[in-house]
Amino acid sequence: MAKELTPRSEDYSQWYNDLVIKADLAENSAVRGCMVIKPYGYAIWEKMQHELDRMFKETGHVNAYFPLFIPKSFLSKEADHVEGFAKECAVVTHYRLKNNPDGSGVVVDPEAKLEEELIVRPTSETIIWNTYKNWIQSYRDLPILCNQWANVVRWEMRTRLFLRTAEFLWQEGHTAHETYEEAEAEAQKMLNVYSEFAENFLAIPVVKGVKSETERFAGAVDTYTIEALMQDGKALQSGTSHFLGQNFAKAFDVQFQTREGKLDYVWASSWGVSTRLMGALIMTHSDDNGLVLPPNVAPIQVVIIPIAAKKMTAEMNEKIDAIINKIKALGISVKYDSTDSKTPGWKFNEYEMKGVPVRLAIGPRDFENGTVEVARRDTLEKMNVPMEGIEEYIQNLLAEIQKNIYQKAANFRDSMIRKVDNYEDFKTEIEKGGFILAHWDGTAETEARIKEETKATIRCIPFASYVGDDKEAGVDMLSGKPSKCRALFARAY
RNA sequence: CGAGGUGUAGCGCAGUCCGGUUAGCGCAUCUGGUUUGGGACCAGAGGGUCGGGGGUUCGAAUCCCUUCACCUCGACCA
Repeated sequence: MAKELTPRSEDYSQWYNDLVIKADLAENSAVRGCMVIKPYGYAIWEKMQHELDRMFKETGHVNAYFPLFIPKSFLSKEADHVEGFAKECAVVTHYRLKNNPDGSGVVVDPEAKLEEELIVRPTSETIIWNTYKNWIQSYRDLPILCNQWANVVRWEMRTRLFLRTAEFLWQEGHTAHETYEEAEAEAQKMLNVYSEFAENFLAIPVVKGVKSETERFAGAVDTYTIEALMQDGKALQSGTSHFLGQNFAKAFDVQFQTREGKLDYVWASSWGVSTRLMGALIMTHSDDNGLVLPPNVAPIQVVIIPIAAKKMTAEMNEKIDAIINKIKALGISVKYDSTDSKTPGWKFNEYEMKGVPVRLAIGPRDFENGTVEVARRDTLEKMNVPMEGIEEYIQNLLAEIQKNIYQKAANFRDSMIRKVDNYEDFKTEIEKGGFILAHWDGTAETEARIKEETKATIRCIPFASYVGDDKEAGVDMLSGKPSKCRALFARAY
C-alpha cells in the first residue's frame, strides 16, 4: 500500500526521484537546490569516503582543509577558469544583519559591505594555488599531494537529488610537481584509483578516457574521466582527473628552483568525485522494488527478521543471538529487526526498498527444521539454508552478490556500446540510448553540430578498445574529414 | 530565464468551476487488544494560520488583486 515505486519502464526519472525519497537517502530542503542527506544515505556516502580516503592515503596523499570563501580577485586570475565558473557562483557581499526599523525582521546592514566580495568556492584551485605559492620554493618542497573533503557550491539552474545540487559534498585532490611527466602521471594514476573504486567497490563499470576540448575542465590542459552508463541508456560522468599543466602556477606565480638551479613554474593536477556517485550507484543497480546495493557499500549487509517474535522461547532467542554474533565476528554488518509494530511482510518490503543485500527470516518452521530462510536482494531468490555454518554461507553469498551485481551492470554496458559509421545511423542509434563509438574529426564545430542536432555529447576518447578497430583511423561521420580514432558519444546527465 | 503545473493535517489528495452548518478522505501517529512465512485486523483518540498579504461580501479554501515558494520539462553544468 504505502510505498510503491513508479516502475522504471513507465518513467525512469520519476522512478529515481521516488527511490531516493522512499529508500530514505535524501530529501529536498527548505533551501532552493540544496538537499538534506538523510542518515541512511549519508551512511552510504561515509562508506564511499572511507574507502576512497584509504586509497588516497595508500597512494601517498594527505588530507588538509582550505577556506570555504575565495576572494573574488582570485577567481579571475586564470582566464579559462573564471570563464567556466563565473555564471554559477554564490557571492558574499555583506557581513552583518540588523533589525529592520519597520519591525518586520532582519535586513542586510548596508553599512556592512565587504571591501572585496567573497565567492563561495565552486572548486578550490585558486585558493589552494594562492596558498601553495607560500609552500613552494625549491624542488625539495615537491611534490605536494593534498586532498580535501569539502562542500562546494555551484548555482545550477535546475537541480536533482544527488545528480546535481547547488551545494554538494566531494573530495578534491590538488597536487604540485616538478615536471610535466610527473603531474601528468599523477592525473592518470588518480583516474585509475577512481575507476578501481567504481568497479571494485561500487560495482559500476566505467569507460576511462580523455575529454574533448569543449568538455574539458576550465583551466586544464587535459581532463580525464570515468563514464558510467545508467539503466535508461544515459551516460553519467562519475569522476574526473585533470592535468593542469602550469596554468595555475603561472596565474598565481608559483615558481620553484629546479635541480639545475633555474626557476620554473610548478606542474599541477587536480581530481575529484562527489556525492553524484550516489546517483550513479542508485541508477546503475536498482530495480522496481527499490535500491540494490553492492555489499561493499551497504550500511547494513544482512538483516534478520524474526517471524512471530513474541512466541520465541528463551532458547530460540539464544540461537538467534549466537547466529548474529558469528556473523558479526566475520566483520559483516548485521541488523536484527525485532520490532513488533511492523509485520514481517512489511519489513521484507522495507529492506528491499533500502537495498540490504541479504535477508534472513527465522521463525518456528526454521527451528523445527534447523534452517534459515535466506533471500538475496540482487536476484530476489529465496533459499532454505542449514542454521549450522550459516555465517560462512553468508560471507560467500555477499562476495557472490558483489560479483554478480558488477557482472550484470557490465553485461548491460557492453551490450549498449556499439560502432556507427554514418550520421543517419547515428541519429537512429542515439535514440536507443547507450554509448556509440563513431569517428570524429576532432573539431569543436562538428562536436557542437552533433550536440545541437542529436543532444549527444562526446563523453570521452576511450583509452581502451571496445569494438575491435576503434583505435584505427577513419573518416568523420558528419564532415567526412579524416579521424584518428573513434570517440564515445552518448546523451548524458 | 522560457513553457507548464502545484500549494488544504506529518505524507498523499478531494472540495475551488457554481461562496453558505463544526473543512473531508486515505496513509501515518497515539492508546488498548488480537496478530506475525510478502506492505495485518478490531475499537478508540489526537492532529488544520486552507502558502502569505490585501480586497469584494451578511458570509471566502472557493470570487478579485498582489506576492512568495516548490515541482516537472527545456537552455547551463560534476
